[in-house]
Amino acid sequence: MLPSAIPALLPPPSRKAQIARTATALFRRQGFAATSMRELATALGLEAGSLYSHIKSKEELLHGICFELADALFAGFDLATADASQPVARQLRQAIEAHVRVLTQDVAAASVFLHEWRHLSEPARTEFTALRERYETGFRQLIQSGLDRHELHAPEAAFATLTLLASLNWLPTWYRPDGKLSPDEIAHRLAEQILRGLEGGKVRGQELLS
Amino acid sequence: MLPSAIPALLPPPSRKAQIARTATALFRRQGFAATSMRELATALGLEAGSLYSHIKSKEELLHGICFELADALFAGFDLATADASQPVARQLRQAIEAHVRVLTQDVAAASVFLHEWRHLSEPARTEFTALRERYETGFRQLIQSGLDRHELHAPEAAFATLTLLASLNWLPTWYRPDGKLSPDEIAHRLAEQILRGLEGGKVRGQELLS
DNA sequence: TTCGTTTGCTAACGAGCGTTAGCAAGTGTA
DNA sequence: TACACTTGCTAACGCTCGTTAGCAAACGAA
Repeated sequence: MLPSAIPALLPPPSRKAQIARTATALFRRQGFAATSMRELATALGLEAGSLYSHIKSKEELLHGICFELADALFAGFDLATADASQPVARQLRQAIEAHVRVLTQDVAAASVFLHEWRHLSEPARTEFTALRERYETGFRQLIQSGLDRHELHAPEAAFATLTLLASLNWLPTWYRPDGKLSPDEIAHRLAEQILRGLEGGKVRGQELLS
Repeated sequence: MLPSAIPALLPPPSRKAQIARTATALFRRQGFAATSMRELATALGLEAGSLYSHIKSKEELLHGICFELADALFAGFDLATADASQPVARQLRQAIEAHVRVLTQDVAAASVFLHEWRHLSEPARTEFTALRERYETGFRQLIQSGLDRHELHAPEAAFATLTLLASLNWLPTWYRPDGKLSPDEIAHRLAEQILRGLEGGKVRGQELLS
């Protein structure tokens, strides 16, 4: 009676949500194309045909995973950059932390989002890549504004953006929820390391050994 | 007669090599599981069955791509770190540049190497992950030795290694051979940026805005 | 000329794929 | 009691999959 005393606050996930969660885990481990509906059904203790009482198609599952995560990422970014009068470094730090928070909150969904979107069929696929483009542009413009205001330093906003997103998006490949670093610690360290590179003073030339 | 005057130096690629090259491109674009042998055959102007005069199986193709690229990466790393008496920063720079060189030399193979290895079946899959682990350990130990000698500065070698490889391995997602940055320029900038983070002086604490 | 190698075809195999139709049991609501 | 909704089953559909067997043309080396 203890944990079940709050069913109104945490309603049991609908069957459809359970299917989506299991599908996410399988898509992550094996990829979308290599995961069969019969496999998914078995993992849920069902027969393959039964799935179609709850979902329209296999692709609907992928669609939901990809676009829900995109929404979460945009929400985090928009919140982090809502006050454009803040120092760019602060906005950027918050955007980085928000991004890490979304990725670590559901690593499986994040992995699918990052790697399996190519199996969307048109027009969803084009729509998705446009979203990704827009998200990346948000970061690039933020960094560019930091360069314009001389609050950040880098040879080029585009290149800095790519390596920034690289550091963040590689996270799902190694992050383990039971690892020794908490999501917040990871977010903090990543932000620290990235900002050190962008804030650390004038761009240096060729002083390092080559 | 002009370009064909050096056939002995650049022998025409064997049919098997042509198949491998085409397969790499398809595996990259669509993924291993979503690429059919009939599709591959068509791309080569063949019938599906004809492929098996040259290869043993579909997986043999994936195996070749993954392990050949692993070999190339190890060769580059070993060469870069052959002289342990060199400054760590210099070894690290060379290792980074070698890594970038391998990835950019065949982006398609690099993408497959990074994402499709999970479709290897045992025991190749376990063998492959062991190789990846070993490669990563090489970088980690190099960075650790830099910390020990106080030539590099970071809160932790493991974390620095992950973000380093993140920056490098995200490259195949955005690199285009016809882009405005040459492979060498990319390698240089990446090395510069990463080393700036690791060489830039004492580890800073909480001075940045939070 | 003969022989082995390379290269490619057609036809087919057993298996698995996503999906649908039709049916039925259980559950909460009116 | 009656109705609607959720949930799940069985059986099957048309299709594609990786792979194999058997045959044949082309070609360089002996």
